[in-house]
Amino acid sequence: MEVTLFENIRRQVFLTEDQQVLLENYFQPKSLKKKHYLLQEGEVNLGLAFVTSGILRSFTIDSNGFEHVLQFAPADWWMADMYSLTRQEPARLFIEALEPTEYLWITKPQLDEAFEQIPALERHFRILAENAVIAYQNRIIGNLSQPAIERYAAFCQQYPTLIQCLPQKQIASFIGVTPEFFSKMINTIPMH
Amino acid sequence: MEVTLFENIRRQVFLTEDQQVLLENYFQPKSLKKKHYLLQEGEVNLGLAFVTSGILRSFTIDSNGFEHVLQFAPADWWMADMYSLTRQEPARLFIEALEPTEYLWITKPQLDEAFEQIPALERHFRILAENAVIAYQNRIIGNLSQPAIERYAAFCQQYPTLIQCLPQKQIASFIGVTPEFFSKMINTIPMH
DNA sequence: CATCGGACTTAATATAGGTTAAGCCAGGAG
DNA sequence: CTCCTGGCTTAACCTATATTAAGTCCGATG
Repeated sequence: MEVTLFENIRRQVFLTEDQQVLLENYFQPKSLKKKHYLLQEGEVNLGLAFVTSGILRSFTIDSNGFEHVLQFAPADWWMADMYSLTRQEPARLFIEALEPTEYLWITKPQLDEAFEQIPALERHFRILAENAVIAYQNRIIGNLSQPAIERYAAFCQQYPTLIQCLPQKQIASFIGVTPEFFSKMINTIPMH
Repeated sequence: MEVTLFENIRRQVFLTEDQQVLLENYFQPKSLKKKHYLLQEGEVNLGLAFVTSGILRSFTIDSNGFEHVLQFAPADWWMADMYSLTRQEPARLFIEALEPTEYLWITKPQLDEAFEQIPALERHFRILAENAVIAYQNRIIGNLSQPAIERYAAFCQQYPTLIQCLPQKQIASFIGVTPEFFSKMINTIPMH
């Protein structure tokens, strides 16, 4: 198993050798080809993915057929449709590989069991969820208070490595503008 | 102590008598007059509030002096600047009482200690944080894909009791439009 | 009781960003 | 090698929402 999963967890909590062995058995390595789906709207999201290489993105398609990116998940990120995963209801999100992607997969029953057996894991996920709340709050504030160009600048600052491997239209969709406007915006010369 | 705190927690996890007594001692009842602040931008958010009556709201003020509401917290809701609370850094949010408000207060060190002593509490907050993530994701998707009138309809559906006690300008700020546009929008006749 | 400020409304005007449409270019599939 | 698809650009035009500015109403305050 890739070392990065434990690195991810150790950033927040301590795991004993025994707990690591236990946890390792819960996860199963999987992979996805580019443009293939980990989840489609309407399916139930049966587990949680930890990306070890490649990039996933989650998005919705609105009533007019337009996509809206909710999240990118490069290596070291977790990805799921949290609504569908926690409630075991049909997903509202699509999760798709933007690149060939490898990930570790844990099913919901296994995750629940792991929380019982490894309290430190529950703490890890509490902290991750709290951090996610903070990040989404920031994004909402940004969407409400900043023009597109500033949201783009904030995105560049926050995810400097992602800008280089994402096509523009994905970034446009994440910050909430059309590809056409995005193109105009970044080509409208802040000259030097 | 109000019974609603334990109701809130019991909705997710089981607490023994002993744990309830222990927990009860961590919380301290406090109150705020209308228009008074629980937290102002720049201060460090030293604890977490559980509202027992009244309404709190958290908001930012942007560089042009406009307010943007992040969250309302009526009775049975938790409220903090999560960024400031978890990192003990200066807050970016204001938290203000929209009505005379009573709440139970737990400081950050006490909360951390309570997590150590009561693992079920940690689970409760993991689940709360997950639910918050889901709610914020929905809000982001809505902001990206729906016009203001539909965001308002969604707000009415999700918080039917709040509509009746909030001034319009607060709702306008939450869904992300100016009070002027909000007024025009709801008075532009969907007649019957 | 008078006044003051704050919430709401209305309306004229302004603008960020969307829509439509067309063309260009590069890379993957055959 | 060629073709086609998808990503990017440009440009003309359009619309949802913002801005500015008055004016009304009402509840709080001196």
